[in-house]
Amino acid sequence: MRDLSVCSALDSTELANLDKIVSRIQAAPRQMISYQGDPADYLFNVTEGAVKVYKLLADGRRQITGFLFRGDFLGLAVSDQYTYSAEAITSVSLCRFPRRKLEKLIEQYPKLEKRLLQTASNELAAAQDQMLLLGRKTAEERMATFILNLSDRAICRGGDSGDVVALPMPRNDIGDYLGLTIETVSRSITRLRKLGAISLENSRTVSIVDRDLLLELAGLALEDRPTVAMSL
Amino acid sequence: MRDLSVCSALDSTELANLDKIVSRIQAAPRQMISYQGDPADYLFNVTEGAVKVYKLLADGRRQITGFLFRGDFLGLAVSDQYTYSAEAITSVSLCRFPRRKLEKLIEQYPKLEKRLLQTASNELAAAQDQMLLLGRKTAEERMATFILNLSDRAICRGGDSGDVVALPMPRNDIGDYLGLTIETVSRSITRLRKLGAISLENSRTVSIVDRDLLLELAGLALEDRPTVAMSL
DNA sequence: CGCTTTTTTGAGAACATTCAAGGCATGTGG
DNA sequence: CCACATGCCTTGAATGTTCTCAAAAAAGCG
Repeated sequence: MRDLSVCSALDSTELANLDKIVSRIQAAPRQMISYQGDPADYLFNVTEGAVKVYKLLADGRRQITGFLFRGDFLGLAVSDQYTYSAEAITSVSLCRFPRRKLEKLIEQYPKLEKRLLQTASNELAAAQDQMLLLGRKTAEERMATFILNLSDRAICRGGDSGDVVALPMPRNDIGDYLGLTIETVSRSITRLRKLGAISLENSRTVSIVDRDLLLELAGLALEDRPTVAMSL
Repeated sequence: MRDLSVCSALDSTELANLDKIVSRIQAAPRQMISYQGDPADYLFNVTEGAVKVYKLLADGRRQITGFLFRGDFLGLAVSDQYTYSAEAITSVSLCRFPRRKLEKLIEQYPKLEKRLLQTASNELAAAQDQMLLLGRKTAEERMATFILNLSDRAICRGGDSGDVVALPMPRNDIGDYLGLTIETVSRSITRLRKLGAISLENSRTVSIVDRDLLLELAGLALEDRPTVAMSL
């Protein structure tokens, strides 16, 4: 379960103070939000749209470390420089916090810090899941896991049943997130479709046809394993 | 730069209170420290030795998400169950904190929470680097990166120049950390050796012969790229 | 010293990548 | 309104890096 904002821990007075330092920002598709190596002067909260966060190697290879949607937080870091770049995928609305001022506010409101620690811990857990995916899962398992994750997060953000999953990002980005090429992503989707786990409304919309099968194909982690009722 | 303990933020009175809830624990090689799925009742600080943290898939595939050494912290989580297992590699000394009691102490000492947030942010940055490694680097680059990381962390813990790097873990564990098989790990080490970047004192001790070459072979991230003096 | 465990090396197989081409949308200009 | 360009996605064939299987060499340990 994802937190829907860092602000949700605060009361109205505290929110008013937070509001004083925040700017509302818009970004068009493909617009950069932050650059790897730039001074990390701001933190962000995604209010609407989809954002990709990525790291680059010197020769241009790219690893997307995360996709952010409504409610997701961006900017946790110790370094005074961004260690990643962030770019808008769709039209995006953001809350922007000046780092310095937010730090001062944190001094006053320990609840804010607690919230950030929760957020960081959540992201850490997600990062560890992603390491498992990147290090040990097959292409098909990666793709199945990805669709299930997007579905879960859509459910968390509220609304629908999560069986119709939007893929706002191009195949290229999915590949760079899952450690695959664009072609392998495409082929994996095709295989999941032929196996009857999903169907495609269009190239950017997946329907989950058989969630249990998809879970199976995602390569269950130990803790995800459904507990089987003991038969005596 | 890694923090050498969560306690380093506290004064002597606070440390005394921390000391009241802590137990000193020993673990022999291969001894389990925590199990994926068990109630997360404790957090740990490694005082001596080497620990591996890993996640399992239902079919037994394993991803080691981190190695912990002196000063490293274990147990950051939101879940009330461990989402990973931890096992001693060498003989290990640990400080063990009951989760409930530590949480109460955190209420009193915001500095502790700040420290944990720093730790979490550091781990998050490391996790993102590891995603880049697992998703986009070649076997040789992964191995070179791994040796350099171990060297850096040894330097941080103090002492030597970092040119002689101990590998307390077996090849098997290195493979499960780097997303490779044991054979590929071995072959990668051999290649790095033949290229003149490293030499082997014995199978568990690597010497860095040419650090610049090793950096080169590690596949530099954008931010790691040495700034070249402009020639006019 | 003989046993086990770990590490290295070799040969063949496999999964994902690379290279290449074709399909399918969307948008622009004639 | 159609022709054509462009970008994105899918599919095919060949290649390659890493994996699997196998065995030998080296190291640790009683």
